[in-house]
Amino acid sequence: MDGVTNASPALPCANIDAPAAAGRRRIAHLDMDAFFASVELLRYPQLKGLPVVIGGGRRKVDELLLQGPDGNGLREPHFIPVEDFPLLKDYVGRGVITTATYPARQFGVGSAMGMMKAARLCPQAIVLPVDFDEVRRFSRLFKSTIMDIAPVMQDRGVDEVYVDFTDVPGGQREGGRVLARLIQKSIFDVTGLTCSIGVAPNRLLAKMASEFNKPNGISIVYEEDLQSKIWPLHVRKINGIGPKAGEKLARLGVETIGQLAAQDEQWLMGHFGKSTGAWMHRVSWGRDDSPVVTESEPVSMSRETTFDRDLHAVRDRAELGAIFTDLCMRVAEDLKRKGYVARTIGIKLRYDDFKIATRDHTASMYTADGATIRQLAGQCLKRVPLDKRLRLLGVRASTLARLGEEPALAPRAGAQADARPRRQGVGDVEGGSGGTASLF
DNA sequence: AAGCAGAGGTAAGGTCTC
DNA sequence: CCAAGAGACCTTACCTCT
Repeated sequence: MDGVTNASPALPCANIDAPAAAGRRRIAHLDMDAFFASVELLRYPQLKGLPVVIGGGRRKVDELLLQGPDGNGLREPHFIPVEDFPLLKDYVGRGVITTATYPARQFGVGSAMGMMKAARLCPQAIVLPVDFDEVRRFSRLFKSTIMDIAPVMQDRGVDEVYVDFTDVPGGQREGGRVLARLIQKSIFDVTGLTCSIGVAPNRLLAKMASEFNKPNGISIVYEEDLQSKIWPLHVRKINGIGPKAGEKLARLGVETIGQLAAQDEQWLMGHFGKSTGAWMHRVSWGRDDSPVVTESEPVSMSRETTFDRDLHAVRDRAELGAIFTDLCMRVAEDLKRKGYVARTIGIKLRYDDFKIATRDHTASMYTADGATIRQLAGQCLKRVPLDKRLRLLGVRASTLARLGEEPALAPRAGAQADARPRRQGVGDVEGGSGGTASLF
């Protein structure tokens, strides 16, 4: 999370101790309960029990909700009646729900659902924009509360962390329950928010355990609970098995983690590849020795935006060009603000049919300069077909280095990199888009 | 001249997570 | 007709160097 840095530097012993601690390793996964919604409810207690939909993050939603239809500038929640949907559509356009309160969920509204669909399902819902500053404030608050008690903590997004209980005083008592209770209470005292905690021999099981007793629950899992508590679960409960792998497993007749564990490792490797297959086999047996990592370096930084309407490279080139430049500048700002430079600049396009194309280019020098990024990204744009209309444009910086700590670039002979036309153009528009691309 | 093997880099697409 | 944004990581393919 932004601005949340672990107080203690990485403990190199985390790894080294692992064998010695093998038998008593206790890892916790902590998940804030309905975090975004709960943060809003702290501000608007009168919304408790009402269907509330939180989302968007899109500028226009914020405008509407911050100013209100009367433009009074007050940030008050609104009731948006069904007859105002056209108005809503103008504003929420293509936004999605970040989260919804339980009363709203009863109408079938859920995370990542389109705003308009949510409005149709639950017209009486109250819509709130995500207040990211407030969410971040609470994120920092609960994380620092944890670290005051148990310093080995790994960030897993705004509302989730892993904590290594192994060497924390009291971390072993009742399998971790005592420490979990202490953390839970401390977080509630400081923030007024509840969370759910799972404690297990490793991160994999802790993550699943934290879901067992929601909200405001604690769940303790031991190695010997594998058969009774883990194997009956659906494979989708495994962190890392998403919709695609879940579907494929279902087609192969594998629904539960127990069924997955019953499969032959070679057979899994045959269907999912060597590494994924082996991983699936491993996790289905509850095995995971990955350490709780207290600090990590970013791998990439990106900015992307979905347009209010699909844009065409030719017809809307001015608008597109402005957005493109803005994205590049924002990536540059992000790099500078965080003190990084990048060597690889890439773009991402989503066409009106939702197909995605990416291109990137690794330069010979590191940069955090907006104009340079814009120039490199512009080169990438020339290598992508621009005949279809676009709904999203993104700019990404990777191969990062801390400013001033750039690795010396081995001046390898024949350092290719430069504009060598690469195989396959997937219909690379040659002359046709030539004029178009050059406009960027 | 051609071929193989392994390592490491680069590129493109895809999956998953919150 | 509807489907955000940011980031990590994986797979595959291809390239170069040794």
